[in-house]
Amino acid sequence: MTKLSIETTGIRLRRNFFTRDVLEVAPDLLGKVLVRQFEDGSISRWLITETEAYKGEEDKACHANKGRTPRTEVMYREGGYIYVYLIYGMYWLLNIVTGETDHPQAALIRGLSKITGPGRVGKQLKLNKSFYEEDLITSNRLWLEAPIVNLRKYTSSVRIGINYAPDEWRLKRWRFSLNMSENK
DNA sequence: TCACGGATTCGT
DNA sequence: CGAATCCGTGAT
Repeated sequence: MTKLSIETTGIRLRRNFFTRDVLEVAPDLLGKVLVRQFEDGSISRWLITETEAYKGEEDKACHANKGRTPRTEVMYREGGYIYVYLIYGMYWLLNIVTGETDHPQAALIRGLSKITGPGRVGKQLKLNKSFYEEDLITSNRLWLEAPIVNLRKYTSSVRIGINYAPDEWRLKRWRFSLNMSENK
């Protein structure tokens, strides 16, 4: 018997959840249950509390704005795959690829219940390069489940850490934060 | 082959 | 406010 601190239905999210546009999926990821099975077999669950949308080659803040490269290749796949990359030489940031094939886009997981900050998320989940292109639909070490109660109230704000992007993209309110108090 | 800098965090 | 720490990317 596993004692769960997060209430999950145990039902894994399927492909069609992820193949929608990132501007639909990113806020819809809020309140979903992220599950990690570690090497020793132990399983941890968290609620997703904060996400950001990165959409297309036109989005100057999205890594895919450089086109297809070894790093961005996975973003061109259909939704449901993992895009991880090392930032500042020390943090593996977790992204979930969304949309249809050849529409490069992804949702950055910026926060989970009890874990604030994308760098800390990768650290707690013990992510590394081997998670690049992991399939959330079939993976036995990382996947998403539908919660029993779907929390829906959230706030939109500008994305963090992309001051290099021109205003047109820098000012888009594509950061989505679960509003815990209004969801009680 | 080289230099640059980043979707961050932590300590001073 | 600056260091940590590494590799993808674009230029040479």
